[in-house]
Amino acid sequence: MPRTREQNEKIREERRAEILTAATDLFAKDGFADTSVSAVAKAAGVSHGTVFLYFPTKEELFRSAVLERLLSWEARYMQVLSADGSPLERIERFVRQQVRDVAAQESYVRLVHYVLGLRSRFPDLAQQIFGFSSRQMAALSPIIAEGQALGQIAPGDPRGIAVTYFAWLNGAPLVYLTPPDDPTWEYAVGFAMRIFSPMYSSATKPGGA
Amino acid sequence: MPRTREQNEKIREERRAEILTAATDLFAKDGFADTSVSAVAKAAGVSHGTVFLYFPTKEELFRSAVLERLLSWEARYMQVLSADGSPLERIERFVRQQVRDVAAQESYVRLVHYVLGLRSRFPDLAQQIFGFSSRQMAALSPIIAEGQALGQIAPGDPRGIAVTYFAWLNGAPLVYLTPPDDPTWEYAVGFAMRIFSPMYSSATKPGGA
Amino acid sequence: MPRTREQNEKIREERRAEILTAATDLFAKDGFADTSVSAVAKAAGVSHGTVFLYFPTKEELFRSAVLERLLSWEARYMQVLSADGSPLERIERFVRQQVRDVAAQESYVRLVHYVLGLRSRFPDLAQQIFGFSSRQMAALSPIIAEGQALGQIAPGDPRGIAVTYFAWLNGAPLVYLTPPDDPTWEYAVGFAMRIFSPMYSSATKPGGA
Amino acid sequence: MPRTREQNEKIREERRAEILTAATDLFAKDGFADTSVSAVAKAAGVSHGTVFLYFPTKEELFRSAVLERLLSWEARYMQVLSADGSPLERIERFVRQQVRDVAAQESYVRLVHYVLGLRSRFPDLAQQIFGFSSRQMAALSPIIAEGQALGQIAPGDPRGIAVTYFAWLNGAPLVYLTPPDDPTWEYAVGFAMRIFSPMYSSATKPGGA
DNA sequence: AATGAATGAGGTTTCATTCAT
DNA sequence: AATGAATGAAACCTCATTCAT
Repeated sequence: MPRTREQNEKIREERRAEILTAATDLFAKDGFADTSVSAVAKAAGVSHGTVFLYFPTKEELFRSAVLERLLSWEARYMQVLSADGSPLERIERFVRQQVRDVAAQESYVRLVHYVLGLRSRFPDLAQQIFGFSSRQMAALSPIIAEGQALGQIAPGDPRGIAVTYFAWLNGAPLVYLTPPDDPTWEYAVGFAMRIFSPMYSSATKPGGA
Repeated sequence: MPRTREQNEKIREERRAEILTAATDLFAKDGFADTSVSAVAKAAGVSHGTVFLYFPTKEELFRSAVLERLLSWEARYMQVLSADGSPLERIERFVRQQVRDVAAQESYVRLVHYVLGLRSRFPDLAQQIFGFSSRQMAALSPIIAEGQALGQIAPGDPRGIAVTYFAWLNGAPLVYLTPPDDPTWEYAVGFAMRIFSPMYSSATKPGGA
Repeated sequence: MPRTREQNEKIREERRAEILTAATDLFAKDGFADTSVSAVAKAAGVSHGTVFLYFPTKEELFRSAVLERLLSWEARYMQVLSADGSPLERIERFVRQQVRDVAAQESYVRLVHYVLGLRSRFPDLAQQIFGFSSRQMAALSPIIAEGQALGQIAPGDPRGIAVTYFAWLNGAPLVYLTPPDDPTWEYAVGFAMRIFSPMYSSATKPGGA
Repeated sequence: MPRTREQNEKIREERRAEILTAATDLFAKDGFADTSVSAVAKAAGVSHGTVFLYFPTKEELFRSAVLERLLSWEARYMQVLSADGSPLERIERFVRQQVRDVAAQESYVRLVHYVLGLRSRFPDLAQQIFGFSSRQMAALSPIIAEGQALGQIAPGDPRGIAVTYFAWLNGAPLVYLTPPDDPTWEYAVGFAMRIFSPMYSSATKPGGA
């Protein structure tokens, strides 16, 4: 008697996630071409043939590894930006959340940057990532303007400030190489906030991290 | 009549440079594994066999493509930092020079970032690049301190400020996608300077770019 | 209430036939290696695992697809040859029957030819098919001789004539590409009969088809 | 000092021919999918990588194996048909030439039939082969008509007779399995000629073969 | 010094077959 | 009896590297 449909779906969902996690780490470590499907399979504890039961091609596996996590991130960030609080508080929580993600999921961030760097090789994926960033910059700018009206944020083109922050955010994992729980990251948040508010000192209550 | 030794060396030097330039562009565009030696040879106008007369392996070609330009850059940056002028002026010229390089040689910068991203794949090269950055941060910090003493630069740990700037510099080419002569880059310099001096307005005379 | 033994056998028999029919068509269309067991399963409306419940290997499935129909054909042809009527009439009915089969079951005929073509790949099967042809040629020859004695059939080695006819029969589906009910096939029968009887005009009553 | 262009072209031409010959035999023996490129390479005495220097894909190698010989055959046949002599003589020489080719290059003929059999798998190639046959039938028909006017050839639609002959020619290698120099082939020519001329006895002088 | 023919390791992908359920 | 997840052998194809010329 065969497995029920539900059993099968559960098995598939789990295997798929295992493979995707293994793939993300390896692609981030060695890039697309130098990561063999066999290596992914091995890391996920399956045979290489199995990988192709879940992803039709290596390219598609890569695509899923790159894109799927972006979506959950975006949802979170947008939520943080639209939560309660003064503009500066919302921005600080946003920055803190992003820094935390970048620090904790360094491997995945490297993968995203890898794609951006090889955007002529992965034009589609790069486009999606740019969209991801663009939407956040678009959401951030009016909050900056609001903060400026309240005198919480330094004057200047809000969009320019947003872009400057994103440049910093993207560059951060290249200069901060410490583990996610290292205080350097908390420290970095303080400096990043100066991009918005030069005289910045924590807008949120201590212990907010 | 055979060529003189000097002529031979000159020819060799030129061929080598042509191959290296072609390699840099292609490695930056497609990464290490997806760039074939044949493609480099073709772009440089030689046969693929010839490439191996100048570089013993593809890996060594890659190494040279990544490292050689760093050295000339470093020399220039150090010189700018140690030139005449007030701390803020020197920093601004330094920033402007780096932004100009990053904008003009986007392809090479991408290659450097590619290596940093895959640092477990290219540990040696990544190490050298970190050294390159570290030395500049080390040179920048005392100048920041000097500027703070003069009230030109906002207070805060000088090294922290230097690192923040380098994070921005590294992230910039991922968010600014305009051609090198686009005014966006000049504009970006202004925002970058706010990392050092919140109330910044150009420290150098107009036309200083 | 469990199925009776008879019901089970009937179901099995039907499933087997469905799989075999699907297999014949697909093998004829794409050859042995380019027909996957999964494709056969899909065409037969079962899962690929099920195919292996009915045929131990793909090779065995192929074997059955090729051979089983031959047997029923042979029985019919032999019967036609040994029926009532003058030699020429019997031959004409024989030819007509074979042409009808070849036209109507083009896909299966292609499969048989495929095996004959690859006889070093499928030596066993090819041998069986040659036997099938040989037995018919052997049965046909004395009838030709009989017809010659009666002046119905042109002189010449009866076996040579039989072989010539079989050459034509085998080549026919390669040059006549029309659907089974196209009059071309009827027309072709007329020309084929000339191999036996140069001055041929239908030996059977009109409507005999 | 590198080889001259001529030397290289000569080498390439020879290797190409070797590979193509090996490929034709193997494809004819085992079909497309069951012939590995490695097997072809081995038979040609080169490494499998070398095959891909001469043919971009296996499919393209197959294509060349199937088509190139057709062209030279066609030229010869057309020439024979348009040579001197009475219609029946020209037809007999044509038949004799084709039978000789079919007997001597049995392996290649099998390959052609293989493609015709799998015409949904190789639509392009099959189309070309049909064209090859069609052109010959078109050239043959008026000669048959001419022969009929002279009373050398039995009455009946010339095109129908031509098609009947081609059916026979295509089927012949499936029923005559003897080596090319076996007298059976000469014998077969006699029977084939009856398709044109029922009362046929050699139109060409003895020793004409 | 330069060329390009040749090799063969290694990678992606397919699919017959097995087997737990 | 039936399903479909899993395996791994085998195939195509690429390309760094070697080497005869």
